[in-house]
Amino acid sequence: MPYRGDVTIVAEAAIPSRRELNKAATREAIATAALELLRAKGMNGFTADDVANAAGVSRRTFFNYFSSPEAAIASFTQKYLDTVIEQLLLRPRDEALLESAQHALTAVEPKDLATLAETFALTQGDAQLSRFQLEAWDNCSSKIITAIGSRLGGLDAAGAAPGSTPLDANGELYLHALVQSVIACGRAAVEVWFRRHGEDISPASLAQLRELLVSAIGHLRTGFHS
Amino acid sequence: MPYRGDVTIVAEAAIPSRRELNKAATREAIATAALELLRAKGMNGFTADDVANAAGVSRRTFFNYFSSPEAAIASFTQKYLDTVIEQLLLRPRDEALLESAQHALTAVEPKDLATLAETFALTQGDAQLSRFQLEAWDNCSSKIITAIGSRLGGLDAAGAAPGSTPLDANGELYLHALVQSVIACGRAAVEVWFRRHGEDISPASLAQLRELLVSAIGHLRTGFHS
DNA sequence: CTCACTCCTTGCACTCACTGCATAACTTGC
DNA sequence: GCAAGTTATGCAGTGAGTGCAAGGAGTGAG
Repeated sequence: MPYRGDVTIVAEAAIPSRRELNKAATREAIATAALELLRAKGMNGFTADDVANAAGVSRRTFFNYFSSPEAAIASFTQKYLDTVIEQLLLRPRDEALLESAQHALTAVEPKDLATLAETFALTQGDAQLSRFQLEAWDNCSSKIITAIGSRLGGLDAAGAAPGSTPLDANGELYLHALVQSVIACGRAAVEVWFRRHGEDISPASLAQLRELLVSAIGHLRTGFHS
Repeated sequence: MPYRGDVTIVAEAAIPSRRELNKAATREAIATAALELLRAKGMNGFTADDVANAAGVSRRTFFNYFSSPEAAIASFTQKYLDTVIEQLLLRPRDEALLESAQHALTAVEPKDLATLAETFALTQGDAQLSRFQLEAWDNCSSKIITAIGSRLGGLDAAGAAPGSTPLDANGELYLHALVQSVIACGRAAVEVWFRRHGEDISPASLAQLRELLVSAIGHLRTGFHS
């Protein structure tokens, strides 16, 4: 195994420096430590101090990475949703958004889906934790909207329009309503899944979750006519 | 003006006792005090102590009513959404849900819509406050789902089914996806409105907000086909 | 009216989340 | 290996949020 030091290859996504690696590592350590404490003692069963100790960093460092213990937990949901966004942006541009969403939601590692499901289950019962989860889903909406918005027409966020025609009010509403509905259906699927399967994280159960996700978006595609 | 003391009439909604009136009054006082402080100094510009003093109660009493200053602010959004739910449940049962939603969203006092808009505007920029707003919208989803769920078929929440057939997994997903999408479209409308009109709470601006609300739900009705 | 009862308010004390600042440890480019 | 920039940590301070026990106001029966 030659060249163990600074690895050269992998041209993708820029070479992470040691600093960046360290930061990512401690961030990871803190988040997983928080998750394990949550598993073991439930929220309110541990403090920010405990998380810091378990992760092998000082309390102050903990707060350099996360604004609260809840934020550390919610980072897993964030991460899952970020990978979904990645997948979404990889889809062909001319594909219908709802179809892209169906593909993106299911094109993630089973492991990531599992932690999404688990954190969702563990989240039930703690108000503040739930709020952070909601925030994660909402952030996802915003990111997608900005991405799609800048893709077609002027920048969606306040900023100079580069070339094409900026979105009019109707188009903007359409985009926002569509994306937020997609996210809403995603959450609905997870919710229904949890009601049915509780804390069961088995592959079979996760397969059901996938199915629910697809089928929730499917309802959006075919429309609601009750 | 005879009988100024204990008024007898108004058979609707039970006679509120003096205790209940007092509680409602202090709750109201605290909430409005919080809102005024928010208007004047922005979030982070005041403490729970300040709110309590402004409302003429002790700090401890403040926390008897709200778990945090943010919760006090979010109570306005809660209230607005609760009246929407009321309106929604007043609609004929055989009406399509999406149509009911359009009516319910616009059948509220202009004043309430104004405070919804204002608190939304004031909320921008504070993370914790935003989370509480999200929670309010999400609570609204849950309430509607439970209401509709118990209306058709067995209780949606875990509980004994009274008479009719309980919802199967598909029906449950359908219901959740639909309701959460409606709420999502509501939020989307407010968001787009805010982007266009900023802090403008004039009647004309609010009329536009109403229009956006209806038209967002309209998108759900006609379906998304981009 | 008044006495007992219940619920609400308040002050006190305590834990812990979160932040600014100053200092030590570490990375990086030279 | 040295100077510069970053990150980790310790310290101290503010303020959120809670349990507890004492005082006060609304309630109901006699």
